[in-house]
Amino acid sequence: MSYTIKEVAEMMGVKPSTLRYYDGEGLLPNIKRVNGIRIFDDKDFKWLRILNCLKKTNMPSKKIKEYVELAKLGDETLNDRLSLITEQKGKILNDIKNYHYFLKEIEYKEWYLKEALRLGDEKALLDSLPDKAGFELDKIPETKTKVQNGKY
Amino acid sequence: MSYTIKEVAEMMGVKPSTLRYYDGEGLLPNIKRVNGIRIFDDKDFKWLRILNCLKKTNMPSKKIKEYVELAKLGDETLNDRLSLITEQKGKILNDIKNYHYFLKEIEYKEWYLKEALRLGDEKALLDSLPDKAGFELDKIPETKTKVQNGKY
DNA sequence: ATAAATGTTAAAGGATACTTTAAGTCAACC
DNA sequence: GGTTGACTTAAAGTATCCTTTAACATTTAT
Repeated sequence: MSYTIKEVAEMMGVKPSTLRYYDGEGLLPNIKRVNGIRIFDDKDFKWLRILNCLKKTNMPSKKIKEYVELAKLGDETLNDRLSLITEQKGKILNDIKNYHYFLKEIEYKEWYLKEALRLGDEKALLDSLPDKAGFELDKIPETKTKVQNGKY
Repeated sequence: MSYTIKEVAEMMGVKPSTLRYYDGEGLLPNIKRVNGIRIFDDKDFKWLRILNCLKKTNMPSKKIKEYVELAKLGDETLNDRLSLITEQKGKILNDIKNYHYFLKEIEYKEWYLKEALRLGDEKALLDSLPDKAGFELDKIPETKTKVQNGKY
């Protein structure tokens, strides 16, 4: 099967203009054209899947392009491509870890606000809490990345 | 205890200029000043923790400012503040879910590249694989957010 | 007490990732 | 065969989030 840019965009949850932008950035190698119009086929989808995944986990366009260029060079670059993917996997794992930490913090805040509501005012809650409810800034973990979602 | 902007920036893993920027955006309410110089104390840290958390999970500055403005109004806004936090928790949960999905995809790609390396070339691998190794674009989940890490 | 380090603001600059606009082409329908 | 709708490009515009610069004040160290 083959698809228009609009159909593909819908499937990926992005705008057609986004796909054109990706193409312009060199992130969509070897898209067939008929009369200048892009035609996506099943083989393109394999790459769109992984592209989407890299995009949504915030691999910069620049790095994705690196990957694309390597892939174009063929089997000699399998190792380098693997490195890029493994690195990205590490970032994802790290992001997930961080997210769990952030989630806990937010859940504490949520609990805190609910308690304040139950007691009627925040001051009452503060008075009822031990001096430090287990949260100190210097226990804060380490991160480095960004994460991006949207449709995927 | 009290701290300079530089010390706080280091603790949070951001630059002093970032904190000044946050301040300018109205994200740092009620910071004490001595001769114009910002002095952060333990009470500020409570907010910096949650601010950091909201920032790193990509709550837009605009929305964080909303929260700040609500907090300034006192106990009458506890409910609205709770809504904002609960909404953010939902986004974090969603992001985590998405990340697990992305992780699987990337791990498949990693396996794929390793296999291709083992076999010597990609074509050999493709020939050895069933037609569709369980990955179809139309199974792709749903997202809407961004995630941000860094130090937290 | 003077030099170096650190602080301040306002404004401009940079990075990244799209999105929109304008002008135009092409296939399809009435 | 003309209008509609989807496609095209190039270029400018938008959004978001800082970062850098310049010019100046204050604090700290020698």
